[in-house]
Amino acid sequence: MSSDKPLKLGLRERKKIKTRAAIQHHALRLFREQGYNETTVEQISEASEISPSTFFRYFPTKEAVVLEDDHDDILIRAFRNQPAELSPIQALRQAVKTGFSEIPDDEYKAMRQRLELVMSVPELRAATFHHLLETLKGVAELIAERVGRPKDDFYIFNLAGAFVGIIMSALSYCMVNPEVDNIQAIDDALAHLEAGLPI
Amino acid sequence: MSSDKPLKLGLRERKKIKTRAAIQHHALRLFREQGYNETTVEQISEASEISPSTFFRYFPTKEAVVLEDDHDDILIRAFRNQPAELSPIQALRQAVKTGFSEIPDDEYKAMRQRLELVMSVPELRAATFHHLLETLKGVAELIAERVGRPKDDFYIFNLAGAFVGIIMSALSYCMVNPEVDNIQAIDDALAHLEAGLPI
Amino acid sequence: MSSDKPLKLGLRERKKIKTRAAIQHHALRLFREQGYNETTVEQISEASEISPSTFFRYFPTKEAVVLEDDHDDILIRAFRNQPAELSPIQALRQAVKTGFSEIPDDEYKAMRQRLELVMSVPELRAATFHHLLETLKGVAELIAERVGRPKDDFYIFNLAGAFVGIIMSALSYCMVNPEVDNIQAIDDALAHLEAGLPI
Amino acid sequence: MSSDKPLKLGLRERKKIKTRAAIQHHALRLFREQGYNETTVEQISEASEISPSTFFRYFPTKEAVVLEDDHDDILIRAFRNQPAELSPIQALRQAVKTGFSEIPDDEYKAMRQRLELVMSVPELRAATFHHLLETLKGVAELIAERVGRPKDDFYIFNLAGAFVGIIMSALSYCMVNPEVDNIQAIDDALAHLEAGLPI
DNA sequence: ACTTACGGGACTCCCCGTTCTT
DNA sequence: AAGAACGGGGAGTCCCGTAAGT
Repeated sequence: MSSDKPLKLGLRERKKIKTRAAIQHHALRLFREQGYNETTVEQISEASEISPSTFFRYFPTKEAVVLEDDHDDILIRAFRNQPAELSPIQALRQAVKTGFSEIPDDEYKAMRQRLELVMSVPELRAATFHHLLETLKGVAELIAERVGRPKDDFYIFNLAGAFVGIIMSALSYCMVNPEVDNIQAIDDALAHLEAGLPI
Repeated sequence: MSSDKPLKLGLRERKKIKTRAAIQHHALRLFREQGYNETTVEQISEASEISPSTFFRYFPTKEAVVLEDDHDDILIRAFRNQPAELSPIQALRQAVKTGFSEIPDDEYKAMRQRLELVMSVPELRAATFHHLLETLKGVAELIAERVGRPKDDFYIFNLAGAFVGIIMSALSYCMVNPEVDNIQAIDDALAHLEAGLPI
Repeated sequence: MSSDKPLKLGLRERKKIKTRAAIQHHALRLFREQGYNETTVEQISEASEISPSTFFRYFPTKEAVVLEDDHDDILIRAFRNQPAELSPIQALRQAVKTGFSEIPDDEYKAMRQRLELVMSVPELRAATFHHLLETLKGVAELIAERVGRPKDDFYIFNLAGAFVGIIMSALSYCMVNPEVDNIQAIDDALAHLEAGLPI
Repeated sequence: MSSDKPLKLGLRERKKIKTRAAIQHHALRLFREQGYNETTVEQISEASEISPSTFFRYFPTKEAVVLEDDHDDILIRAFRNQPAELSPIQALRQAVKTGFSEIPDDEYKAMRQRLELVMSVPELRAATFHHLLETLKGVAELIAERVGRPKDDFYIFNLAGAFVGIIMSALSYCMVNPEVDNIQAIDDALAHLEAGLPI
C-alpha cells in the first residue's frame, strides 16, 4: 500500500506527517499538564488546529496517540538481524540493545516520558500490555523461524509470553525507581530469565 | 472490607447476590448471542430487570461483568497455604492445581466460556491481562514474604512478570486449541518455565 | 408501563413534560429563524438549557422534534367514535372534522406553522409522509374492524393508501395556496375521493 | 436534461456507466449481506474500487444508490403515449403495464430485490414515498395537459395523491405477500380505485 | 435503597467543500 | 481538466458517573 520511495514525498504526504506529529505533540503535552482522563479529544483537536473528526482520522482512539509508535518495527528488524547461533533469549537481548541504540536521544527521552504516562494510567497500561503481546506474537514467529519449529508451538508461545511478562515487570520497576535506565533494566531482567530466574 | 460472617446471610444479602448473579448471567448470554460491543448496558439491565444505574452499582464498568470473579482470592489463599520449602514456582504450580480443583464443575465450565469471550474481544483481553498483573502483584508480595525479601525487589518483580506472561500465553494457546485443558496447560507452561524454558 | 392517573403527576413527570415542551418550542423557533438544516442540535440544546445528549433522550432524531405530535391519537380516537353505519370514508371525514375541532386555537396555529416547515424541507416532507402511512396503518386496522374484514386485506390497504395520498396532496395544496384552510382542504379532498375522483 | 444521443457513446461515457453500475451492484450486495445502516459508504467505495468522494460524485447520497432508477422516465413516457380518450386512471393503468413490460427480465428481478430492501428500511421507505410523490407530480402535470386544466388544480393534485398512496399500499402488500406480482398488484389496486374503492 | 434524569465525553458515519495531484 | 485525497462539521449512539427524586 505505502510506496517505499524513500524521498520526494508529495506535498500531501509531508503535510500528513506533520499533522500527525502535531497531534501527538499537543496530546502528550496536554496529558502531562492536565492528566490523561482530564484531557478531551476536543482540547487536543483545538490545540492541534484540526477538527475532532480529523483527530480520529489519524488515530483510531484516544489511547492510540500514546500507544502508537514504530519502535516495534525497529525491534523486530533488529531481532531478525541477530546471528542464527544465538539462543532466542540472547538474540532478544541483543536486539533490544542494538535496536534502541538506533533511536536518537531526544526521541528516546520522549519515549521515556510517554512510558511514564502509560504506566501511570491504568487503561493505558492495560492497552500497552496487550499491544506488547501482539508484538511479541510477531517475535514468536521469528523465534519459530529461527529454531525451525511451527509458529503455533506451545513452548514458543510460552517463551514469548515470558518475554512480555518480564519486560513489563522491568518497565514497571523503572517507574517506581526513576533512576534506573529502561533498557538496562530490560536487559537485566532478560539476563535473569536466562539464568533461570533464581531468587 | 466485606463482612466476614461466614453464614446466616440476611435476606438482603441473599437478594443482592442473586441480583448480581442474574446480571452476570444475562450479560454473558447476551454477549454470546450478539457480541460484546453490540450489547449495551441498557439491554443487560432490561434483561436483568433492573435499571441501568443499578447495573453500575453492582459492577463498576461493563467490562467488570466479565472480568470479575473470586478466583483470584482462591488462588492467593492456595498459594499462601503451600509449604515453605517449595520454591516460588513450585508453590504456584501447586496453588493452581489445588486452587482450581476447589471450583465446582459447572462453575469451571462457565469460567471456560467466559475465558473464550475474554480472549476474543481485544478490550477484554487487554483488561484481563492487566487484571492478572494486579493479581500477580499480590503474588509477588507473597513470594517476597516467603523468601524473606523486600516486596519491591527487582527479581521478585521479574518472577511475577514471567508468571503472568506465561499464564497468559498458556491461556492463549488453549483458545486456539480448544481440546487442551486450561489448568493442565498452565501447569505445563509453568513446568516449562521451571525447566528454564528450553526450546 | 405508564400509569394512567390523569392528574397528580409527580414532580418528575411534570418537569419532563416541561423540558420536552421547551425543547420543541426552541427548536421550532430556531428552525423558523435560521432554517432547519442551518440549525444544529447543539444550538437547540443550548437554547433549551440542556445537554445535547439529553436532547436525544427526548427525541430520537432531530426530525422527530418537528414530526412528533399527539394528533394521531386524537384522530384515531375520533375515528373509532364514529357511528358504525358510516362508510369508512365518511367516518374519516367526520373524524377529521371533530378531531381537529378539539384542538385549541393556539395549538392549531402552531400546527399550521409546523406544517409549513415540514412541507418546505424535503427530508421532513418525506418523513411526514412515512409517518402518516404508519398512522394510516392504524386506521386500516380500524377500518377492518369496522367492516369485519381481516386487517391485512388488500382492499383495505388500498383504501388506507388512498387516504394518505389524498391527505398529503391536500396539505401540499394548502402550502401553495396559504389562504386555504387545512381541514377544509382535507375534507374537500376526501369528498372528492368519495365521489370517485371525477376530473 | 440528459443528452439524447441514442448511441455511439464515447469511451468515457461507457466507463462512467460501468462505474455507476459497479457501485450500485456492490452497494446492493453489501446491503443485503450486512444491512443498510451497517454498511458504510467507505465499504461500498472499497468494494467498487473507487474513492469515497467519487461515490458521491455518482450518487448524491447513500440513499440514492438504492432509490435512483430510470423507471420513472419510462413510466412518464409510457403515460404520455397513451391515447387521449382514456381517463387518467385508465391511462395510468396502461402506462404501468406497458412501461414495465419494457424492462428486461433480469432487471425486473433486480428491481424486485431492491424494492424489498427499500421496504424493509424505514428511511428508505420514507424516501421512496417522497420520491414517488415527486414523480407523480410529473404525472399530475401530464394529467393536467391531457384534460386541459391548470397543473395546480386541486382535483388533479388529489388524483395524483391518490395514485401515489394506492401504489405504495399495493407495494406494501406485496412485501407481506411475496407470492404476489408487483405489477399485477398495482393494476389491481388502480382498478379498485377506478371502481370507487368499494369495500 | 432504588430509580430516574441528566451531563458529557468517546467514537462513528455521512456528506460536502477545498485542495492537491495527474 | 478530471479525479482523488483531505478536512470540516454535524447527527447519532453508547458508556459511565452524579445528583436528585420516591
